[in-house]
Parts: sequence; structure tokens; C-alpha cells
Amino acid sequence: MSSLTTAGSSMEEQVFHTRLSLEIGGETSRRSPPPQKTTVRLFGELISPPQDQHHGDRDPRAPVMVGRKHKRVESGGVVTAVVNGGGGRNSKKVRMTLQQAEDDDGDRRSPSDGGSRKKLRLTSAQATMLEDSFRAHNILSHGQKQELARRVGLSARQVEVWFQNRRARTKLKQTEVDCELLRRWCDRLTDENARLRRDLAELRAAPPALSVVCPSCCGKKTTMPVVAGNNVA
DNA sequence: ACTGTCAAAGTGCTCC
DNA sequence: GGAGCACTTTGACAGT
Repeated sequence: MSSLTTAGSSMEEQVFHTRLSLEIGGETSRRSPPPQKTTVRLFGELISPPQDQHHGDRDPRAPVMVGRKHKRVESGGVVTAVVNGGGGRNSKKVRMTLQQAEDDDGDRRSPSDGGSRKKLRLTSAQATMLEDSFRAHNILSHGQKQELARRVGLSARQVEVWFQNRRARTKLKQTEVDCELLRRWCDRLTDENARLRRDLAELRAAPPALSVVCPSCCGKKTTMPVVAGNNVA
């Protein structure tokens, strides 16, 4: 951030302005004023640590939540599901193949259709593959989506949703960075403004003008102000 | 047990 | 009509 200056336009500044204009004049302008999510703290402290590696630490065998079923991937592509809670009174264990589990995941389904919403938890391997793919291109063509879905072992819809959410996270993070940059920029301008006001006050408080000969005015006599302590010559 | 955070998924909108 | 986005809901999970 030290590269920010009040006079010039540093690289950082340019990037900032570019990104800000993208945010304001680009995508977001398609909608009415972007209501900030509570996680964006303008002029507040910066926020959440990077979320990118969140999935990376996840145990590949961690439960996969689908509706009210916890599914744990076992060896040989078999899934153990605990229906209706994590081993509670009404829970019952069900074994199914990974394919069955995926079929169970299905595509869009609304909570209104009886069953509760499903919650998939990606394995670290899946997350890594998606992350790698996102780094290559953050928007997928239909073919790329299908291919990636096949490789990762998810439905195309799930890959699509993951990319959508990932783009949203990237954008949110960038907004946070931009806000922080803007805050610092504002602080600097405030400081600069205070300094200029002090200078002005000093000039106004200076003693009456001193009569001197100004060389740039053909040697004519002129008046120049005397600034406290040092002459402006 | 409670709370906050994160991320998957649902919904509705706009744009092309 | 499909794709992407903003916004929202919801479940998992970690920290207290």
C-alpha cells in the first residue's frame, strides 16, 4: 500500500480504479444498487481470512450431507448414509453405492417438494480439481462443464453452481480489497487536507509582505510574502 | 448449547 | 430460453 501517492497515479491506483469502475460501471450496474452483504465492511477492519483453501483441508472421507442423510464415502465407492441425523434416536444407517449417492443428489430440487435441501460437501480432491480448473478459466463452456463434471464425479449442475459461487467469492474478496484501498486513500487525503489547511493558516498569519526585487519581473520592485521562519524567494 | 462463518444450493432477475 | 449474477436460505462445522 505504500505505493499509493497523492500526486501520481501508481500502478496500484490504476488497478484499483480499473477494478472499481468494473464494479460500478460494469457487471453490478446491471442491477439496482448492490446491497452490500454484511461481510463487506467499508472503512472497517478487514475481515475474513482467505477462504480459498477451506476445502483443501477437508478430510476426503468427511461426511457428505445430502438432505438429512450423512454420507461417508467408504472404500470401493460405497457410501454409508445416516438417515435423519447424525446417529440420533431416529437415525438409521443405509449403505449405497457412490453412484446411488450421486443419483440421489440429482439436479435442482426445491425445498417445497417435500424433502429437505441436500448439502454436498466436496472432498479435498474434488475441490482441488475444481480450483485448478477455475484458475485456468473461471467460466466454463458447456463442453468443459460436462468434462469437468465427469472427471470430478459431480453433476454438471453442481459444477456450474460451484463455479458461480466461486466467482462470487472472488468478486467479494476483490471488493474487500478495493474497500480497504479506498479507505487508505481516504485517510491519506484527509491527512493531506489537514496539512494544506495548516500551511494556509500559517501563510495567513504571516507578517505583512516584504518589499523585494523580483528578478523575473524585469527587476521591478514587487511584494512577496514572508512565511514564518523562511522567506519565499 | 450457542454462535458465527463458510459454502452448497435455491430463487428471481437481467442480458444476449 | 439459457447463462450468469445478486441475493437468500440452509446445513456443516469450528470455536466458545
